[in-house]
Amino acid sequence: MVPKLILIINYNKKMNEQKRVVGLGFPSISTNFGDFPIDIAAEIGCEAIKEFLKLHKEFDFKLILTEQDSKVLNVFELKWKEIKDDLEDFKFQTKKGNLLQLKSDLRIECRFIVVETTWRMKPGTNQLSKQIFDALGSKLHEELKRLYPKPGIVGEAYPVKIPKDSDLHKSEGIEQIIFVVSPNMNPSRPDPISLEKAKELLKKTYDSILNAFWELTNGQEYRSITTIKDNVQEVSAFDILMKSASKPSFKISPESSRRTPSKVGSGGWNNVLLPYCQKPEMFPKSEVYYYDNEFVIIFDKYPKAKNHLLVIPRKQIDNIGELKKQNLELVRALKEKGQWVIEKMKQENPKLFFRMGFHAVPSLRQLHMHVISQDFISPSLKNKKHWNSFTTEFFIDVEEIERILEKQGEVKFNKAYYEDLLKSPLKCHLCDAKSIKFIPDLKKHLEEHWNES
DNA sequence: GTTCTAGAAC
DNA sequence: GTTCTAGAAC
Repeated sequence: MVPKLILIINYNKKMNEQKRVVGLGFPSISTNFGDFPIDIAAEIGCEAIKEFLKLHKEFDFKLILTEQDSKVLNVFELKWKEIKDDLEDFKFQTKKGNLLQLKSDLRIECRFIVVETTWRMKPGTNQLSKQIFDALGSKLHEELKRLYPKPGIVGEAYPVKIPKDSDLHKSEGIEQIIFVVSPNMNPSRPDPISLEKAKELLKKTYDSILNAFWELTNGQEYRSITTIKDNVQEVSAFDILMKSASKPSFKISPESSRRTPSKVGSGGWNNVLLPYCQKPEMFPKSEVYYYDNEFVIIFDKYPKAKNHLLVIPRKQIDNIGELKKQNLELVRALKEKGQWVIEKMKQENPKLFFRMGFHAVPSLRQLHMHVISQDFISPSLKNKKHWNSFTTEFFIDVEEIERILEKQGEVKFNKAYYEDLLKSPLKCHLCDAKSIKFIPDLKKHLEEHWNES
């Protein structure tokens, strides 16, 4: 009898490659000065954290709850153990200590920390914020006032960059502070609210914090993370309309949420579109314009024109290179959704006209169709690559993809050829006579076209 | 995809 | 002084 072979599998070392984990340090929100009951706060906090970590599973985030009071930490820890499921332990930890000395005291580096403040965002409203303003001087207050001149709203997050030459940055590795206006139930402080109301707002506060953290870790500039839309009437009517348009048959396959080995180092910036497909409902209306079971339509984070959206199938498809003849129906459905959104946009600004299509060599994973107005007036349009990616052959109309699929059954491009196109000299897409050398001149030229139209 | 930086080119 | 370019880092 032949002895059984024992195979020793050598796991590729790359699987364990060091990745830079991004940290967020935060206190237990509302339980210090807001009089919010700790057990309920822990439940709300842990649930929000769990939702966030599950949604962004492929990212190595570590969320560090830091408090001086071990009692609070214990309550959170117990709650977390109860609900954490299969989430890795390092992703959420509780630490006894000072949020501003995580690195020097505990060797934990958090590039972002959360500090509670009041609606006035005044310095020194609590001990932690006092320490921060002591450390950073009046500059931080000025910066806060500059960025957020309006009063803070309860439940919202307000990130601020801190100076690179400050001790907090140099010795503690803190890059940004996310100020939050947290709900208050303390009757000795102004405007205490009921537990019911506070519960709702605490959840919103955690969501805002995590949303801000998510945006900041993807190379965003800081800005107020607003989730409020005051016209509730309009939103709900819109939702109803959307629901009736959706088809209930489609389910996301479990594979679509599997961990994808990131081609790039840490963070996985090229995967940023995936969470929108997995859980579009988690994102504010300012990011997700529409979703149903099959598609998500989001606002491009760096719009290259007055209107720039992405229509994305929720089913996992990396790029146009994966499309086969049997995907023709999907491409046509993308086009239809695109046409629908163009109509919507035109209702608000009839001057606009649009193109919809794909980049020949996209940077981001997950098939996405650009729907972009042809004014190209936007501060995010900054360089030649941006311009050429929408105005040369590099941009492929959806109809062209349709034709290629019909004829050839697949879409295969010469990558080098298309990448070279991005270096072409600047040329106006409307009047071919004029040759323009510099981006600032092009932008002025585009403004003229817009004003004439 | 973006930001940041340094150096070159204008 | 301004703008572009290219590369690294995220």
